[in-house]
Amino acid sequence: MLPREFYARDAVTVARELLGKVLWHGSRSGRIVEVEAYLDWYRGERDLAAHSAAGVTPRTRVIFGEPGHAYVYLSYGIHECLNVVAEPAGKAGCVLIRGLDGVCGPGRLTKAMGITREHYGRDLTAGELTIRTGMEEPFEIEATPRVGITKCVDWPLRFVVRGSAK
DNA sequence: CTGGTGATGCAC
DNA sequence: TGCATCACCAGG
Repeated sequence: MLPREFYARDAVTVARELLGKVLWHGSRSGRIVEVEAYLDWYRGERDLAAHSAAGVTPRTRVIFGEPGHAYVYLSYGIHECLNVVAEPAGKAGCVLIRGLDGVCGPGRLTKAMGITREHYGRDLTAGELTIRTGMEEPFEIEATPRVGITKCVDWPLRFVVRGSAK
């Protein structure tokens, strides 16, 4: 089980190190192969693509809280997307889990794993929804721009396991 | 490639 | 009250 300290670091480090880890929900599991980091600041500029850039709202509240919890939001009124809260409490930062082995897309991922907004704020270090270390084989990390955003479009904050399905 | 879907939060 | 948004699918 990944401990709280794993998540209490900068979102880019957490994002990169989440690759190869295994997301568990009950008896369902999947190896994480694609993630995106959403930050407070990046190289002196505010990350306006992050939901937390709008400040604390009922939706974004958890992003500013204790690391290692789930931020689940509804995308375009249809798809639920799973994020992991990073950074020490009080600082915004999260990692969007975009793909598992064999499951491409954040909306399809939550559907396949049975994750919904009911899991908003859930502690990922205990309970039925967790992230654990798996059988990690060596892999290379590829960094690319994030998908589907209109601001900060060129920042290399999407990380994928090289060779995994796109 | 285009449009429909339809919750949420903020600008107006 | 309107509109842009960290997708996805169906249909042509």
